[in-house]
Amino acid sequence: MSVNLKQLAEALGISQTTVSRALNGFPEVSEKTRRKVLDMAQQLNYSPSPHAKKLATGKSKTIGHVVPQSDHMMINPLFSDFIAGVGEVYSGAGYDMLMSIVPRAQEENTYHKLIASKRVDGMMVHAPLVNDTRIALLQKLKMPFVVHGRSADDDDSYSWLDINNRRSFERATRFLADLGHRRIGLLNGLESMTFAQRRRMGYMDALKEAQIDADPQIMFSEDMMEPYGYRCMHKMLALANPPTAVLCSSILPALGALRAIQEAGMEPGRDISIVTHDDMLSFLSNSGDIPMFTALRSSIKAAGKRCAEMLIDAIENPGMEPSHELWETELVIGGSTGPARS
Amino acid sequence: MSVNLKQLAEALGISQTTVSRALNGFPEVSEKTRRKVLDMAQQLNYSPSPHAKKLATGKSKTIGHVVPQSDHMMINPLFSDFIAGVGEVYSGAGYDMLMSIVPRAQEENTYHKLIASKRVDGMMVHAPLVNDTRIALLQKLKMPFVVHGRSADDDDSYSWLDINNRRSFERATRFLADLGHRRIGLLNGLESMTFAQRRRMGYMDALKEAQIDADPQIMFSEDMMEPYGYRCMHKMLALANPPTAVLCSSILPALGALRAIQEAGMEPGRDISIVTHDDMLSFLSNSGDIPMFTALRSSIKAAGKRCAEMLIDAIENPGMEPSHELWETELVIGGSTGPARS
DNA sequence: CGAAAAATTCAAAGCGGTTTGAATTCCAAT
DNA sequence: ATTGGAATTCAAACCGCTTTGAATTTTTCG
Repeated sequence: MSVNLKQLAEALGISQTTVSRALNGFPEVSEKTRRKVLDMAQQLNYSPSPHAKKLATGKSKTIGHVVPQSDHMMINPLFSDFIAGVGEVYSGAGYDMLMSIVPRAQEENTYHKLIASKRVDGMMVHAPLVNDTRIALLQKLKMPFVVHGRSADDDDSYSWLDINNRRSFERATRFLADLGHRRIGLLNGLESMTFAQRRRMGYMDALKEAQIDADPQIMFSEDMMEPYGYRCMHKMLALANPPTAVLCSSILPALGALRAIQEAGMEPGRDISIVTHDDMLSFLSNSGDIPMFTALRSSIKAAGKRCAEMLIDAIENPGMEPSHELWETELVIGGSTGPARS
Repeated sequence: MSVNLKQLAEALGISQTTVSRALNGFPEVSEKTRRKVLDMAQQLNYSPSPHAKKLATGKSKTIGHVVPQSDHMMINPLFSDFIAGVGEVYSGAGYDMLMSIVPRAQEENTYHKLIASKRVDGMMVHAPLVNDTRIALLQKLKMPFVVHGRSADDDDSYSWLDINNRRSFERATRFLADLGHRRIGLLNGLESMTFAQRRRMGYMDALKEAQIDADPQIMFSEDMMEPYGYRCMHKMLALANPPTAVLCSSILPALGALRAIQEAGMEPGRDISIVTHDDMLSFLSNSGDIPMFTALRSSIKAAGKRCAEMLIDAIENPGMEPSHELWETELVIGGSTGPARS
């Protein structure tokens, strides 16, 4: 059914060395032999054993993703869209994706093991924390990696791809302020993640510029899930002085907020405005001529693709300088915003 | 930092053979030597090379998942919860998860390659189709696998875990009929998948029993996404004779339907009833004292865990009979259902 | 034509484990 | 003290590929 290198070499009456080199495109093998080898390989249905190859070369053609279990990430649908993007690129480039789902406590150990055992040639880092130990660890172990997001602002010693969260939220907040809103709520993500911190900064920047005082009563920070949006919106609507607009960190809490709003008999875009960050989750499309939500849009799947490209680049060109990409989001006007009612 | 078997053997002044056997728990090594070996291994921080091991044994301790890209599955958040469950079990049992995201056209070829190259010891099959070629393929190649779902009803020649979709939907439909509803809409999943077919049968069974004629105008079958629920609900509400209740195949379209209902100024549970299948997606919890939706509930993450256990069992005990589990769903009464208004 | 240079090809030594078949060691029984 | 068998241990082959260093063939050119 399928032969190994030795058999292939014997069938050709040529040494294994030459066959191996012919197959791997080494220059010192004559075109004539290479043709013969390639033909015979095809004919005998030769396929190299990845295990043997890994053992011999030390390279695994595999990229690792370690996901802390019971964290709110795997759990998070953003993750699957990101993985979808990443995975397409990997398999296009002949890389395997190794996914480890481990308890938080074993996370660091898992990195060590994956690397020590040479099971991976590179790692993708998700959802960086404010002071993320994974980055230091990977740098110490000299393992190529790319971070989706950034840890500290000024640290360019590793490769990352991020969106301009601060500018994005500043822009959205200003957009609302320009519409006349003076009470703007914030349903942010977990502020232990750097992206959420930056978003809040952008929000604060814009408030300050518009000379609006921030009010902790209408600022929240939690995991970006639907019920969170519902619960907090509900709470805000019960205030003596409810917001006339809210800014959401993801379309999930936005849906929750929408539910609370509609339940209260209010109409979004007229009675209250919503702007949300939109990761373009494939199962929750916010599109159409007039999208349901006014949104800051940036495809998380596209980010996944680009991260994968960057990582493969780094793996295949060791010694390369780290690269960085800061993507701007697009502000799409949808049906959920309108002027403040006076 | 870390040694290999040879170095470990040398340090002990013992042959590699014995060291290997001591480490792998063979009976023919004396307890005294085993202790010494284990201690020294610990001390020298020995960790076996998985590549070498794979090459020597032919086993990979890896389980493969191939996900067709641009299919609506990766895309589907159900998938990530399932993977979360599966992944926990894998890493607990020392297995790696290999995930391949490939174009539909390369799917079959990917199975062949993964198996021929011995990169995986078993495969998990997602979302079986009505006549699924993957199953036949895996059987032919004698690769252990478990199907999440079932293909044909009467085929017990492979291992699967499924929920009783037919009974579940029959029960829900009857529940609505018992509440006096005579016009019950169906927002089903894609009926090229077997689970959706079974759900529809259950629905039809109950309608028949209640002597209600099925009406194609209020029966839909699409990918289970939010906008789908919204769109179809909107359409149904515009009918001269709109349904008084709907049955949804997932909480995502249920959310969409809810949005349409609220937008129409109606109140769920009073003006119109919704029952939905609930996979207990971790980011969309439908819980609380009175859950938002009346739901047929079955944790997809728990299913993932069990599937993983079954698969590992099958891998480690070759020649085992295939096993099957048919889970019943739980009917949880939430706030979205009430008697039909007359 | 012959020697030096260049282009190919090769045998053998890894990579780091497992496993076979033979060689030792140990111990009870003669 | 022998001896035979059970209990341990070992050297070497093997898994399938890459790569080094030497050998061979081909080409180039005085």
